[in-house]
Amino acid sequence: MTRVPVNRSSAYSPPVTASSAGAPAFALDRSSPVPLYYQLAQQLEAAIEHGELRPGALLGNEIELAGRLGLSRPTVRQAIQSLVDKGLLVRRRGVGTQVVHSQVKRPLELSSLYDDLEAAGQKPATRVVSNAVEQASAEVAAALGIAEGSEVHHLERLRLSHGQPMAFLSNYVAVSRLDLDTGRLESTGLYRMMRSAGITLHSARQTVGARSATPEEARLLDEPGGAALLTMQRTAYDDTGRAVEYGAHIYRASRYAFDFQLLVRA
Amino acid sequence: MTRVPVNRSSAYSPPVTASSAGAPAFALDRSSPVPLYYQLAQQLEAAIEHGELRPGALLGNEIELAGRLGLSRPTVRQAIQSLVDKGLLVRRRGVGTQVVHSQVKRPLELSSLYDDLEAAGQKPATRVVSNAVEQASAEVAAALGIAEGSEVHHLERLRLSHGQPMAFLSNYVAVSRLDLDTGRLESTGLYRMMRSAGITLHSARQTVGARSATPEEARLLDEPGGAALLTMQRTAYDDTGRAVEYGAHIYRASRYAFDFQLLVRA
DNA sequence: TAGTGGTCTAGACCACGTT
DNA sequence: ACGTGGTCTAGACCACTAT
Repeated sequence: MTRVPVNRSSAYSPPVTASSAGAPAFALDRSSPVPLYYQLAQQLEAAIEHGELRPGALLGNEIELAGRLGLSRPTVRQAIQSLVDKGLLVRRRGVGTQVVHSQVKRPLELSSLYDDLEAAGQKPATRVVSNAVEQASAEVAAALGIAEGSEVHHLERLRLSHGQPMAFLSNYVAVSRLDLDTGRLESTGLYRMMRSAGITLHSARQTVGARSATPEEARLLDEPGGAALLTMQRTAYDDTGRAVEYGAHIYRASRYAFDFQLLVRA
Repeated sequence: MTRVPVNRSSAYSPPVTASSAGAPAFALDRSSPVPLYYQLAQQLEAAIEHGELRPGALLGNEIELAGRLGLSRPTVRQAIQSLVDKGLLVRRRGVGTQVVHSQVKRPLELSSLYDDLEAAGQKPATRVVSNAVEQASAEVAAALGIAEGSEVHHLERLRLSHGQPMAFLSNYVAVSRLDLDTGRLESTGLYRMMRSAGITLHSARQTVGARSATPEEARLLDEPGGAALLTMQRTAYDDTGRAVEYGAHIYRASRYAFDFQLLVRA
């Protein structure tokens, strides 16, 4: 699931408000470009978030809900399904659809993907150590699916938090995919530059490991010699499946951990 | 997306085979209990897997596909959507639906969730170190959402691979949720016991970090003193959002890494 | 302008869980 | 037996992209 809004444009009746038996009211605007199923999903999510729909609460069956809202059942189902996919609702045959029993809340934060890319500019919390065009090493070329020796941007940054170093980030982007002007990079951020170049991130593959710090790394991150470091290699792909960015990062394990959520499939 | 099959049961026409212009053929069986959209999704996935549908290949528009297969468009869309969600296909308005440009392949493997639980029995690769009922510590109680001091099963296992220790796994399950008989546990596995107790895993929250090994841990895992270890804490939830299992594990960083895929939402 | 996916409707029958 | 979600149909109109 998870698609974007954008569409619709009619001019029928004014906003419809529906309510029943203490259940929250939903206001759907058919003149809005936001899809009806998306409007409903957002309002359901807000109701859950604000505690109007408590964990375990039943939503009422889909047919009745559809009738109350003046929507068709498939549209209501689409809204519900998107929240089921987010882990906020559960469907049970013969029982109904209910709000998940608290817990789990905040879905995965994409760990540090956006974070790393968004901050590629000169944010106070990030110091750009170097930004140059190099020839791709075998490792980088393989990760980006390009020929060894191709030109790539190599961006090295030190991530700070509260004045303390947190991580050392090393990113690679093929020049052929995006020409990174240093000036714009520092003011705009890598992620925004990708977007405006028509590249939409779609997925990323990450490997998280650990190892002991080399003396140089220990010095850079202000850790004692041989301290445990978290390592992360990530390749990000656009929506056609082509590699966009590769990063090989190290984090101070004493101050950093990856936190994420898995949804069980099927 | 991602639901389970199971349903349907009619007895109309025999299997339908459709094909056109070199595109792969799909055989749909309306008498099968497997949903039509699911049959189609599986066959599309197989065609991609086997290279019959190459990266970048267009699927043909949905209306025509539906007509060719004798399905309605929503059904075809449902099949396609499930593969889009898996990251195998991309839709573009005005263009069509195409196979993702290679890469990315194997979606997330749920890292070691199933792996850890499945192997909870006496698999040759796993040695049960201890299995006892204890009173929940504050950490465990908080993770499982139960009262401190409640009875929990505590299972400790050493994970081996090729005769070498790989990880030390420490799991907790509330007695009130599942009464673990040691004998059955070793022969059946934790995951299967949960399933037969009506518990279906739904999601899990994980934190991955690193630290240096204590002398005892180093000895246990056959690592040099102070070696870097990967740590992982995981809480697994059932489909009502209640915590089912909590684990605090350590892995030899020299031999183990977490590999997973992120899908960008929206 | 033509073609494609995105959204929506108003029904239908079936399978599963609860009662 | 009944109620709920699961699946499916046969259309419709709209929005975006490319030519």
